Amino acid sequence: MARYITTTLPYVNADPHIGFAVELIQADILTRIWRQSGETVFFNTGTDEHGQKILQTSEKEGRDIHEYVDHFAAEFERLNGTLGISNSAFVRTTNPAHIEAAQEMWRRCHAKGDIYKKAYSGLYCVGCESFKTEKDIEDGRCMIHTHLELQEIVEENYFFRLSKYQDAILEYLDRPNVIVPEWRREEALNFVRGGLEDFSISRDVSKLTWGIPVPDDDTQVMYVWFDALTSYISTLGWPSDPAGNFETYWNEGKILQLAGKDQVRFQSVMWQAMLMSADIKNTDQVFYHGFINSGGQKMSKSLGNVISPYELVEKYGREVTRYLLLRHVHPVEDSDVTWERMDEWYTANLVNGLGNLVSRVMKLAETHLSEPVQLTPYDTRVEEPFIKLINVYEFQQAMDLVFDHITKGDEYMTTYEPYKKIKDPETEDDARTHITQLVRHIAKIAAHLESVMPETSTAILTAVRSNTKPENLFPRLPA
RNA sequence: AGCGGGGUAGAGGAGUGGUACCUCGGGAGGCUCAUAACCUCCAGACGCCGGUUCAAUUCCGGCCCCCGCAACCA
Repeated sequence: MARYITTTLPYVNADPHIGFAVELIQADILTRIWRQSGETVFFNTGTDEHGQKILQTSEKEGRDIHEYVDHFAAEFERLNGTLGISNSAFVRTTNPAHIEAAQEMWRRCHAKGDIYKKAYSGLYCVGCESFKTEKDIEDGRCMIHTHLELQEIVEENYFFRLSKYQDAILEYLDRPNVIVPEWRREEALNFVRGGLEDFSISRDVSKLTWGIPVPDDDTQVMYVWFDALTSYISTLGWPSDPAGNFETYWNEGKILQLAGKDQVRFQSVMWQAMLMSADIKNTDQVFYHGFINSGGQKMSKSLGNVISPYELVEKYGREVTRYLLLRHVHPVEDSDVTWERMDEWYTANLVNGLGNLVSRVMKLAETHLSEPVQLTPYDTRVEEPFIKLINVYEFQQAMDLVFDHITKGDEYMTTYEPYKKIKDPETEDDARTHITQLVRHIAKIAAHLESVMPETSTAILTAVRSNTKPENLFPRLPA
């Protein structure tokens, strides 16, 4: 079966966040597992590059806007390489093809009667150049620009008739697996039952200049939704579909989206309503992951507790970063990571665990076996329970399964003492049998790690096939 | 106000209607193939109060704390 998987598109206004790295890695592991089992997978990610905030930042830095977003897009694309992400496409919302798709999406919803213009009034802060809602206001003033009067501004914007889709969305959310975890589906249902209001989908061109023009109205520019969300299908070539990817992966394939837990109303409500309006098939499933905190607090620049994915890769390398973010970050709950704990996990599980086991086994094999152990198909087959756990996003449990085998290997070594038996001619053959078993055992472990740590997996299998003890797979951290 | 999540050994985390698991840390042994690694044993925990049940940490209700969200800010 064909499968489509996409991450959300990060807004390029800031450096890549560790939370997004988790999303990429989860998507990548799923993709690799599926590809291993012979499925064809289209794995999309990319960047969301429009918006006044981005334009302002570029101007503040005195940079050309195009050059500015190119820079950030390149930065995010580099992250994929850095993390070893096997994505099929990288969509940018500034791509001409995407811009056309967003406009076509708009036209279709408009033709359906789901887009209308209405006056919108709000308190506008000249300092922020944006409308303020109640919680941004203190003593009648914007909290950031307390010296400026807020202005009551009335402007016309386009709205999307979300309210019309209330029942249809409830029906959609009634399908058991459209949202994982299940309790977020309840959350979404509650939200929708509370009543859906139409939402504004454009801004006056005087307020928002860096965005996709609204078709047939040059006074208005699309505000985020039709722009960003449409990228999930524009990346497949929708609407013209020159390569047939939209047909294969969206219409005929199974559609999975990954997103952060705050995205429920956008991905599972607004976007789904937009798809309904445009008569396009809905997303089959959205998986919502949790957030990552550090030291019990949200990561923030002011607290100085931000851990960037690049720092992780710099310290531990790509493979270990993938391991850490997959095994020690809860799939759906919020998690807390600190450098101290990551060091601990690295040393305990990879240095002392996996790395050491491979060393001790391969040293014995290299010394006492005259030729490489012949691996059977069983030895390198990934077991069903592991695949099942990955498919239901139980990444930690899947990894626990693999790491149990590392402990088992160490126990086996202690129980049968091949290093001792090999010295006695009486038990020498016995010892060789045990060593062979151990070699096959680490090959099995390596096979299971292929999707998570592809290079490590290969290194172990290469060692096994050449019957040589490899260099230390995981160097000890400096004291 | 409301909605959602959580409170598990000294620390950080999994998990489950019936011997509660992992990592670090503490104590006592063992081993020497290995990256001063590995193995064994010991001490130590399910926020509080009710209910359902033969049996609850796990299900239900209440309470107390913590944390998010609260609509166009991951």
